[in-house]
Amino acid sequence: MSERQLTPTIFQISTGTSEPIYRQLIEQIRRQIAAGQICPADTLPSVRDVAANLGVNPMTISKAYSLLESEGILERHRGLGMRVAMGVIPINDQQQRLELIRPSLMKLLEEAKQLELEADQVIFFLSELFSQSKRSSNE
Amino acid sequence: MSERQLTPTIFQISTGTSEPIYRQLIEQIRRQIAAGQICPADTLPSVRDVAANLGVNPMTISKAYSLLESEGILERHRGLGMRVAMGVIPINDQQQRLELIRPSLMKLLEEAKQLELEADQVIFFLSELFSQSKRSSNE
Amino acid sequence: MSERQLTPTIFQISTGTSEPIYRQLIEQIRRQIAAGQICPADTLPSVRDVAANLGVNPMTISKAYSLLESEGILERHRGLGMRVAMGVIPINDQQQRLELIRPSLMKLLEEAKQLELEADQVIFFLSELFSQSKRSSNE
Amino acid sequence: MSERQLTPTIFQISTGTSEPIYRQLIEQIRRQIAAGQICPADTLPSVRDVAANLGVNPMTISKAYSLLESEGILERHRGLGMRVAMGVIPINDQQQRLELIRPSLMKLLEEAKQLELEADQVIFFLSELFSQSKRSSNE
DNA sequence: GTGGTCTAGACCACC
DNA sequence: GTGGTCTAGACCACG
Repeated sequence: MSERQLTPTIFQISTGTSEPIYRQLIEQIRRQIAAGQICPADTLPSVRDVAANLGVNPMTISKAYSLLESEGILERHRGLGMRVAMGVIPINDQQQRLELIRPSLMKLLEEAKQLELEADQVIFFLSELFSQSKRSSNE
Repeated sequence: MSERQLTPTIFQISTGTSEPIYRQLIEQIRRQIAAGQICPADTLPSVRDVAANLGVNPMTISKAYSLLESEGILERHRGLGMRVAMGVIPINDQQQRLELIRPSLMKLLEEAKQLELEADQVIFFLSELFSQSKRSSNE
Repeated sequence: MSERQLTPTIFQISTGTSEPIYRQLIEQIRRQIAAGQICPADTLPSVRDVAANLGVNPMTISKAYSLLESEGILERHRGLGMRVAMGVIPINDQQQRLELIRPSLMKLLEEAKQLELEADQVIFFLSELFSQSKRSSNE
Repeated sequence: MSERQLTPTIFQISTGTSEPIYRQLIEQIRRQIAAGQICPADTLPSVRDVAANLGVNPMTISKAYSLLESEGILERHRGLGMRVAMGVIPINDQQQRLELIRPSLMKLLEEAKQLELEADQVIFFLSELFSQSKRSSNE
């Protein structure tokens, strides 16, 4: 796969959450890199385009990019935008990728416990949601 | 079941999270009420006791209690502490309680999608974590 | 009328009262919104400015704003301050606005009754005070 | 008029208010003395009776009585209850009694101003409420 | 004993 | 610049 210019539409945010926008972006980019959806040498959409697409302040996007740059995940190419660093590699081992959602699963567990929900119920509900999600993406 | 004086140990917080402590408490109390672990007319542990037990500032606890009071979930009984309002009822229907974790499940789904994880994997991982949790609570 | 940045001087508090400062502010803002003096989309003066202007602790102002936010009357615009929610509408009907002081009038009535004051006297006194107030504001 | 044993029903409180109960009682007794409804040498109803009648904690009543005692308005007669001090005299001059509600009127004025209500309207509303009150007490 | 209010000040998060 | 969170401590109000 050769270097690509990614479109602004690859990112989604939810404004209703208390989780800050720049952090939603950072975590999202991390995951998409881990999964190989975003590859080394890809050029990210410009701050301005993403901001316009999401309807947020450009500084918010810039902050997310800058923090990823300071981690060595992105590289600033003057006049050309942000590129994914060559050293960054996707996590091919599914088992390792799975570990990345452990925190979310632990939080879920705690909530289920406090709600006195049965494991079976929660798991069934989750699989239902997975099915729905899959169907709607196939349409 | 008659009114009880609840102990300070019913609440847990996690300091590692970015979620503010007072908000963790609010959500936790909401869930415990929904599950019937905390019942109408129960008296919550005092602000000072909870603060001492969790090692945080009393005002932090007070803020959680006050916000729940302004929502009508708790009632202040002057000089006697906070009580769960009589109008508040547990959610007996498991299906309805299940709905309360839908947001967490949706967030999980989004993350899994971005990580390109298979539904089966995530579900298996979750059920594993459930089993571990159950075992450790049985010890 | 377009959105405005309101000045810190729109609020007054009285320290002589037992009514907490944050509550005085809340009720005052409610009334000024009802009267249309403060409009949807207006930006309130910053917590720090109001605090400096009134000579109180910023947290006291922040508490008032936060509570109004949790009621849906104000909206927090991250990094930009608090704005009056669009859904909030002034009460154009004078009759309805009049209803908002009914509680104060009822309290007055009760006091007058206990003091065995004649209605005429109280009303005359009140109209006198209104006249004085009007004159002093015209100076 | 000779000394009387007053009944517990002479006091009313409103629990919905933020004004503390003991303070409501104090102000009420002050006003009833000023108006001559309660006279020197009258014996107030017992703490226990008032508490039972109002459905509040006896300590609350006791606190109100004690504070009035420390002001010299009431006198504790061992085994016989609280009596209104002989030195206390009603305010016969209506004009002076009128002054006692000035604070409430000033608060009303401020609220009316913030609500941009016309003086005429407020006064008319007040007189209406006076009429209603009079009618209902005549029934 | 209960909770509430306020202060002073530190630090964080967001834009 | 904006508001939010938390702390430590004082003091008040209520029962």
